[in-house]
Amino acid sequence: MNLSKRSEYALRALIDLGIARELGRPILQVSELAAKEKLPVKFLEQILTQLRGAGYVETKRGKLGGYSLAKPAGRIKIGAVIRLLDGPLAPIACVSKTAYERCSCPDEQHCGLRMLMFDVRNAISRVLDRYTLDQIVEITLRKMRRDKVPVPFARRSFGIEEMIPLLKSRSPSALKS
Amino acid sequence: MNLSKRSEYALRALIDLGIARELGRPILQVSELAAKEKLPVKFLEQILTQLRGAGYVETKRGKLGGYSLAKPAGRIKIGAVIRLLDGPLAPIACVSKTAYERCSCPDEQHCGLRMLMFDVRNAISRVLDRYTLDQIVEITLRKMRRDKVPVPFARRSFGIEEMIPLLKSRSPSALKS
DNA sequence: GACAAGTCTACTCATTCACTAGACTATCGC
DNA sequence: GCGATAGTCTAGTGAATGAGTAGACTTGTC
Repeated sequence: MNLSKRSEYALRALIDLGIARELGRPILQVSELAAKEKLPVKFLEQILTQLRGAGYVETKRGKLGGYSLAKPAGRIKIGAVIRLLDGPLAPIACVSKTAYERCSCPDEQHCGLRMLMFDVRNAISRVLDRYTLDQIVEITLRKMRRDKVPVPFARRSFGIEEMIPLLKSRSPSALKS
Repeated sequence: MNLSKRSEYALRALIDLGIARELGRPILQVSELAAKEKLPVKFLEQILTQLRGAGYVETKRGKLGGYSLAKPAGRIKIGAVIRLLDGPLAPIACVSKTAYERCSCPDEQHCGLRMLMFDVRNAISRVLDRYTLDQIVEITLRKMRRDKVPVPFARRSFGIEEMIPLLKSRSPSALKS
């Protein structure tokens, strides 16, 4: 019943991208992401490339480049992300809806294990296929504000000489909160 | 979100032992179990030995030996079996109730991923920690009878000369159905 | 005491996981 | 157009795990 590191890091990154966008910083660099979550940079890079292939994020290359969400957070379902990186949610293939495969048991219709795992699959899917990224982002932000915890990505910590160009380019929605 | 073959085979075996007991055949041999579920004998043996170590089954050695449940099926919780063979149910360690481990994220209390996985863990546990072996056995048998499917282990297919001793030793509860 | 069961230890083989390395390409500011 | 700084692509690696196999050994029954 394990979530792989791949999926874990992917979700962390997506959540961070969602939070950052919400706070007016649509683009983040791998290095920022990796630093905040303490993840290996190169590995994260790979994962983000995979997410890009599936259309979850898009990139800007070159200086000042980075990653941003490629679609509204409300249209990113957590379950789909995990399926992309880890394969089916179902604990065994014979109860998977997206990747069904017959198992070795003589009679699927009367297999006790299968009935049980069917319930498990549905329980998992009921959570993971319901939540979208924006819900997670929203809940996280609300909790942080309620507990008066400093919100990440709201602004970077700048040396004074780096601040001037950013004050110009920052989008107005950064003022929202 | 995978169930390992180990756990799968263990559960199949336990369910079969439960069914067999219900039908008056308290002891089954590895070879029978393996044949019915089409599992590798030696691997199953290993798994059963592990189940014995944890007190789920007991063995009788020598000729006419085999495995039987070591406690009432109502006291065998599926979740516990899976935890024994596969480790914690939780998708990530920082939401495990039985094997909590801190994760790398800077602030667990405000980690969106963690909130989500907490829900998943609970959803899984709600299924797996509720069901006991006897429920699975009962449901399976009921379904089989309703659909008029031949029930396994009800009796073995004997050569005639093997039948006489068994008619004597069979427990009365074999007549229940 | 032979046979038919389970027991125990060790080994293997393939696959996957979680990274790491490094050469390459695109973009921006100057 | 050049250099710095970003992402891209392809390979490789080392440890761990999964899923068995093999075989010698012990125990109990007939």
